[in-house]
Amino acid sequence: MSKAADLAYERIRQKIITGAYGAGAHLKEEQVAEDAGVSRTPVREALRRLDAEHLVKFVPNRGAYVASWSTHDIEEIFVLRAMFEGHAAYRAASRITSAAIAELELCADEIDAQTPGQSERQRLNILAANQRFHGIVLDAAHSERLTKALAWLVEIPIILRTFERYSEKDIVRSNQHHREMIDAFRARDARWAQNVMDTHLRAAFRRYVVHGTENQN
Amino acid sequence: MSKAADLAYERIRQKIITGAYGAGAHLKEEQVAEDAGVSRTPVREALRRLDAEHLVKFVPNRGAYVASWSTHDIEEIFVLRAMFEGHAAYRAASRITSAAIAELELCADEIDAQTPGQSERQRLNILAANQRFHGIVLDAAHSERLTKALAWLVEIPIILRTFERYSEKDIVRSNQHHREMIDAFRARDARWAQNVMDTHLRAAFRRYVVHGTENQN
DNA sequence: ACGATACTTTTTGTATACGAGCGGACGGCA
DNA sequence: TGCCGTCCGCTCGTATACAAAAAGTATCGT
Repeated sequence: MSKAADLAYERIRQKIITGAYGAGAHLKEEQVAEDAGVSRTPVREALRRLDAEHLVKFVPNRGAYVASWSTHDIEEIFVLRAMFEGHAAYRAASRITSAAIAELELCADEIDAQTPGQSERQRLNILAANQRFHGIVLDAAHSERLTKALAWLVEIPIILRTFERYSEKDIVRSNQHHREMIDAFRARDARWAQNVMDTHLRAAFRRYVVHGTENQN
Repeated sequence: MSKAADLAYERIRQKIITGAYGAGAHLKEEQVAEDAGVSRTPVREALRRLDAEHLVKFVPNRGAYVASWSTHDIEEIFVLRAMFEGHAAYRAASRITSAAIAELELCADEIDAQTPGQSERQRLNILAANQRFHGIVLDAAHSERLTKALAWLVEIPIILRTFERYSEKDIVRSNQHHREMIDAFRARDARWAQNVMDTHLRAAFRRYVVHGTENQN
């Protein structure tokens, strides 16, 4: 796509994900434009796109605010994700190639390898491998629309840094789900894959809630 | 939202739905701007929104084209819709008010009343009542995100004028599904409601395909 | 001292003007 | 005659300038 608009889009997105723009912050077009080194026009375009992805919220004559989510919202998001990705896993079971399955296995291996210990570097590696895993499943579903519809749902947990709340035990369990899903794919058992994915995501939400109410308020 | 941008948005949307802008047509910003009586800036915004809703497709340095769908795309859309709306019906079963159920019944009555005969006026009334029915179910699900995620899926069949392909018998069957869904809601049986909705939409797709291959080509 | 109102400031929304990229047409060359 | 390169025109992409709307502030009246 266009140059400046994309640049603005990426910058804003990064700043939201890293937390530089906190939840609820008022994104003033001029200021953001200066940050990205472009004019207001491409910034507006970028904000529109982010609005479509639900990362920011537009208020009619007041501009864009970075989105914030209640626990209720987050449950909604996880349930939708479970449904979507469950469906993706179902479709993937009959379509996935053995090459893709091998890749999934690499992801699971990577996660296992990085699991002992809690360094920031390791957490990021695990997060990346996890994203790859889910990405591969989604691709294997061969449903472009599903992929697009899902994109924004997948990113929100990342923004919320849910992974920061996971203990070593949580990660081990999570990766056991991954392994089981691989088995289900090998068996071409769509319902099995679907159910594992559903379980996987519901468990993730549960961990989020439990650790959340412990640490936060 | 803003005035001119919304106006442009509505105008373009209408022209796409009514077919004034045919599938694959190149929407030139200047021309569209003239049509709507505003400048290019709000038009660009409107096009961006429509892009997010998958009604138009952006090509990097060439602008917006109205989207077109293959039969395969349409199947994908119907399957996703069945999943989504099925889920909505599931949620609605435990949340819907008796007032809303009464409204559903009015929609079903309206459809029955308009069914005998094939006048354009009647078709439009049936279409409207059908939309209302599905809208009420969606609202009753009380899931804002679900509603938004679904919006673009629901509209595509309307744009494709799938309803024009339905025979009187199809409509009768369709409305029987509506009645059964109402029963499921009254019984607060979530799975029942979900399955009826799923059936309802799969049948709709099937009718589309059958009548399509008969009439077209 | 408190509230309301008018004015100023800030920020968004819209229009227009300018620059860049792409495609098509024309002309030159083999 | 057929192919390739260059040039021109069309449309998009970006910047800037201007108008409108809302928030904040100070002043006036009660």
